[in-house]
Amino acid sequence: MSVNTRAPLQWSVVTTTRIEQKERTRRAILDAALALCEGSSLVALSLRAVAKEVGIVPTAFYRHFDSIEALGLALVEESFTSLRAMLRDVRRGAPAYGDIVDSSVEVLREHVAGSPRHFAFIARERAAGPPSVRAEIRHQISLVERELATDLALLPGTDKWSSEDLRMVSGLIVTAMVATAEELIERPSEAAEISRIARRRLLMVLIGALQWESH
Amino acid sequence: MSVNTRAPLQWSVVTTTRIEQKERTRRAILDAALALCEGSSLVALSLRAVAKEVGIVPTAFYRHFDSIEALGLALVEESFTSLRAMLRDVRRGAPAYGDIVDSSVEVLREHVAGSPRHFAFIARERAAGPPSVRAEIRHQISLVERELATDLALLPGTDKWSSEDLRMVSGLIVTAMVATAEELIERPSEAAEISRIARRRLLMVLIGALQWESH
DNA sequence: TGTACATCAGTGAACGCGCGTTCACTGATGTAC
DNA sequence: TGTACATCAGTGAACGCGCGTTCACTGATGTAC
Repeated sequence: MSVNTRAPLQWSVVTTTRIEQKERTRRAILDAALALCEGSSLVALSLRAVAKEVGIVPTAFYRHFDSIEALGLALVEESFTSLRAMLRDVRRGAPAYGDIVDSSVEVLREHVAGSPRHFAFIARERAAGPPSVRAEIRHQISLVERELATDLALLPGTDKWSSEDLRMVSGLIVTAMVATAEELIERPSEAAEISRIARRRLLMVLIGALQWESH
Repeated sequence: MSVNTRAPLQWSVVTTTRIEQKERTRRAILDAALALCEGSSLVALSLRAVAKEVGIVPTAFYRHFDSIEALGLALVEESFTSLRAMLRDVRRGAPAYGDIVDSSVEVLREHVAGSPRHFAFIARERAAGPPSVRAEIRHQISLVERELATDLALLPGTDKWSSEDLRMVSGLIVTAMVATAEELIERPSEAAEISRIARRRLLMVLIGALQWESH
């Protein structure tokens, strides 16, 4: 390996060392914030408590975020990255009506177990976060509902629904799924029972929706 | 009017003057707390801010509540008094399936407009309040679901549902109604449109539930 | 009714504490040559 | 490769502020006789 080919590689490695360290601290701040605002809310989270948890001096926080609110918006973003990863898996594993309910609830259960703090963050800050965080979460949820509506439109039996009906059904499903996620977070030991009820609930909503069409 | 008959009356008036003043301050504290924790959460509420809003010195707060948490539990109690008043009206105005949806959503709209802070308090602190407040709200909601389930059991067409089905349907209805209340609070100017969607949503859930029975 | 005493909602000073934010700084990492 | 300089994540002192809570108090309201 010549010096010419190694040089840029070495340069790259050296450069990312500092960048990576910064990224690691940023991650630690995000994780600490998620952990500390569980059990209360982002509005009750203090910059100093986060810094202490991370192991940095309070002022170092400003190297990464302008304010707790900016940190909150970053948490919204990564929480919805988790949620969208879940939606991708739901889409992948749902070929027919029979499967759609079972597989969707199973995917929800897995993802909530995998990133409980992200789902808890969305559920909690949606109602209790700082105004900008609240607004952003509601906006993201409405985007998810819209996406789900276009997915529903591709399913058999939905071809005659109005776009308003599609939105309404997707809203019902999202609301039921949020409620299920909250239950899974609240009582993780009862996951099996909660999933069972959630499947029945989702099936009932779909039955109502399919019946609705013929009204 | 003789002195004998006036004496106890006068005594009573004088006594309640001090008691009533205390009650008035207590009310003012509850109202100030409801107002101040709108837009954030009970966990971010300070005793001093409440006292300032009420117009008393911070230490006077302790004449009425042991702590902010005790104040929170009092707010849970009065919020659910509002909610139960609503349920009473729902029951009164719902004789048949045709009416049940329209009248229930209308009663919800009226009561949310009448005590928006109580409904907002429940929706918000359910997820973000101090642990004891959260637990108490969840307990109260489960009681409401149980009550609603026994109401549903009295309706025609539900006689063959299992008790689990009754609980599931009442859970779906409560979840949908909570979501509707949140929307009404968030965008009160669109109350008519929100009510329209809520009626369709509730109808769809009931259709699913009635169809479910024959499965 | 008038007087002497009790009650208790609200006062105000004081405390130690954690808060967000400012600022000039340090020293390891990275860059230029 | 070696040296001189630049960058910048993290430091630490300092600030003024609002917090919850303690305590001894005041004085209007209420009670006993």
